[in-house]
Amino acid sequence: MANKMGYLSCLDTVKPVRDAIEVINGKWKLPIIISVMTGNERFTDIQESIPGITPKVLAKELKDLEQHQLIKRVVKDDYPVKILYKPEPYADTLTPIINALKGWGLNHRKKIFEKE
Amino acid sequence: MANKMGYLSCLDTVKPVRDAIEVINGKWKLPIIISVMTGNERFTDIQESIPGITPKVLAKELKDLEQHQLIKRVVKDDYPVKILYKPEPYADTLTPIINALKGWGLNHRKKIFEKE
DNA sequence: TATAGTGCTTTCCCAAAGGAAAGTGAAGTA
DNA sequence: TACTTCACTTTCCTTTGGGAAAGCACTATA
Repeated sequence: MANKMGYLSCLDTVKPVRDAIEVINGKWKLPIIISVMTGNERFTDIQESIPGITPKVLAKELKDLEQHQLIKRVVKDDYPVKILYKPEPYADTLTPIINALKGWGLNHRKKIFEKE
Repeated sequence: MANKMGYLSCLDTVKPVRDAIEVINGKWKLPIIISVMTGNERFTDIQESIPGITPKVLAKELKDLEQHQLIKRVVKDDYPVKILYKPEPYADTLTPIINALKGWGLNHRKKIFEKE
C-alpha cells in the first residue's frame, strides 16, 4: 500500500504553494503591497507609483488586500477627510517572497539580455 | 529635482517582481515545476500529481515552461515512443521562491484555522 | 461662482484563463 | 480484431482580469 499510483506525490509542497498563490495572485497585489510598504499611503500616490494600474483595478485590489488583512484602510478626518492605506504587520511576512521574486526577476532580466 | 512627484518610488522592487510574476503567473506553473522537479516525467503522471488540472491546461503550461527554459520535453524512442518532461537546471533557481511560498502558505493556513 | 483635485465608482468591453467532455492517432495488449 | 493506453487536441462555454473613459460627491482654492 501507500503506492497504488505510479506517480510521485508532491502535494506536501504543491498545496501550501497554491494557498499562497491564491492570496497574492494577479499582476497587481504584490506591487501594491510593495508600494504601501515603501510608505505610499494615499490612493493617488499608490496609483502613480505603479505604472499602468487603473483606479478601478487599484480599488478592487485594495479591498482584496484589506480582506486578507495585509493592509488597512484608515479614514482620517482632519480638515478634509483623508483616506490612508497602511500595511498591517502581517504584510511583513510576505517580505521573503518579495525578496525571492525580486532576486529572481533581476537575475532573469540579466539572463535574457545576455542571450539576445 | 528628482522630486517632482509626491509619491515614493518603489520601481526598484516592483519592476523585477513583475518580471518574475510574468514568468510564473497563473495557478498552475509552479505546481507543474514542483511536480517535474519531484521526479514526475510522464504527462499523465504530472497530471495525476496535481489535483484538478486538465490535460488542456497542462499541455499549454508545459509549452510555456519549455519556452522559458524551465523544463525540457524529451522524446525517447525506445520500444514505444515515450515523451518525458525533465527540469532544466534553470528551474533550480526557482527553489527560493517555491520555498518562500511554501513556508508562507503553511503559516497562512495555520493562521486561518486558528481564527475561525 | 467656477475650477481643480481626491478617492473612488460605474459602465462597457475585450481577451485570457480555465473547466468539462469528447475525440484522435499511434502503438501495445489480449 | 477489439480494446486500452498515452499524449494530447478540439470544442464549447463560463469566469476572471483588466483597460478606457466618464462620472460623482466632496473639499479646497481663486
